Amino acid sequence: MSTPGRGLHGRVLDSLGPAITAGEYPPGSVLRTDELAQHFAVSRSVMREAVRVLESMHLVESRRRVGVTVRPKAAWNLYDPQVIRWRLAGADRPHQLRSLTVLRSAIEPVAAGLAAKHATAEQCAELTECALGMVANSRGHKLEGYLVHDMAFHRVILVASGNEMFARLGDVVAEVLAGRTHHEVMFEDPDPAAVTLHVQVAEAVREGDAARAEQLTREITVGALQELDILAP
Amino acid sequence: MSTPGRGLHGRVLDSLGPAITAGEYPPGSVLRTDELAQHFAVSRSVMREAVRVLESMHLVESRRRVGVTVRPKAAWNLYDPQVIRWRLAGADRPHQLRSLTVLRSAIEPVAAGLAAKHATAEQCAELTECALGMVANSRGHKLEGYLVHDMAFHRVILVASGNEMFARLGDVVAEVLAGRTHHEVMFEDPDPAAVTLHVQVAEAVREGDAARAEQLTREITVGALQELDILAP
DNA sequence: GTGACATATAAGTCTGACTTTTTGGGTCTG
DNA sequence: CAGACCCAAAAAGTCAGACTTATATGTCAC
Repeated sequence: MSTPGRGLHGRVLDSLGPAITAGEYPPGSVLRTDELAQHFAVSRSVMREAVRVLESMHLVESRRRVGVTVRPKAAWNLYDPQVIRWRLAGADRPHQLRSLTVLRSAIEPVAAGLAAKHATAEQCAELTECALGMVANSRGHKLEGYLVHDMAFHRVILVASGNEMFARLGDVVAEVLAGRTHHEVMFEDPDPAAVTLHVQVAEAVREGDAARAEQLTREITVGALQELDILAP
Repeated sequence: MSTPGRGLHGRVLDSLGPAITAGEYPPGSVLRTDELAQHFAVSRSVMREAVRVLESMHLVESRRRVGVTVRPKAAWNLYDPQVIRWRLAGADRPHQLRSLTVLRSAIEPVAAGLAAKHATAEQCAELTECALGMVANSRGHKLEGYLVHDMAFHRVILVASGNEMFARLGDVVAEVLAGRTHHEVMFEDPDPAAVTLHVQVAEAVREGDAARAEQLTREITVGALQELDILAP
């Protein structure tokens, strides 16, 4: 997927990051740079670079005379794509997927409303193309093809919103959608109602109908919440 | 505010980070580790650690035989609190503040709705206390006191939502609120209507009325958008 | 008990030598 | 002239070792 093993320090991170985010080292645990370097069979300089990165993600804190202490989850940079990936690969994947789906349900409707106002002709075309791709793959065990167009659809919406913060969530949404298809309960074929909603959102955006685009997208996200039994009855 | 100068590499970052996020080095610019180390009068190891951190924020990419190239803004980790702070300190502060306010307008109403369902008795008490604090500081040039309670109020809402992703936006919202008070147009005293809305949100959350909490918070964020002339007329 | 002081510890820093990857160019060949 | 191929330079990457600095903690006098 991303960039595995871009140097020695990267491989150390691929090992330490998931371990920490999985709670293998409980908050307050103290690690020593030297010991870690030995354990991973790398030099201290490499180990230090890895620790610096973990520190920039607020996963750990390095203090003199103390060592490298693991910080509580409340301090972690949960929006760091790397951290998201590590956590999605770990044990609390379901919990993580729920949090992100709720986040989606807040963001995407607003983004769709903005997209209806700001989308370029080109983006509208892309959107329609994605929706058609979803329709074409909505029947007959074509989950992978469906997923590709679904991810592209939502990414275009987020980018077309014109808000840089929304646009940056494209990767997160893609992860959630992929996670749902690959690891969670996903019925043989997608819900036809959901497919229709996507087509209608593309329409609404094309016509510049912000309120309708927002409302329709809200229905999509409500469906996503229901799939995970998040909505209270 | 945060942690200034936690070591040499930190001071290098405090200098390089703002420069890059300000666009001082346009995307594609190539930096050399050795030259940078000389320029900042630090050793290569320190410089390398700084570069690693910038790399983890996707601000730059380090490749052999090429150097450290600045990545386009679309790749940046815009949710990294450090990046947010750097950008808020730079030239495009107004633009940044707008993006974040739109983000707030999407998140906070949903968070308030969830808070109405999940808030503990203690959190309800905190919320009421914050609202009262806002009322007490709403008249007579007590902007600083008002700001403190305003920041606390929104932080409690985000945490009480029970969603970890929302909770992590507490710092961002605080930055936005502080920015509005300190650098942007802020009238002598806060809008009385906004103060009332906060009190009502606290009420709604206490009573577990999710729909009302969400709607009232939406009105608050609409006000914030209007202050920045974001809403189309 | 309290405060000043000594000490051990682990991170922080610097330096210099060496390795590895990559790219751009130059050369050879068809 | 085009394409394949090889070489050398360049820059990041890695390592080892010596030294510096901050600081938690224990000790001792008062």
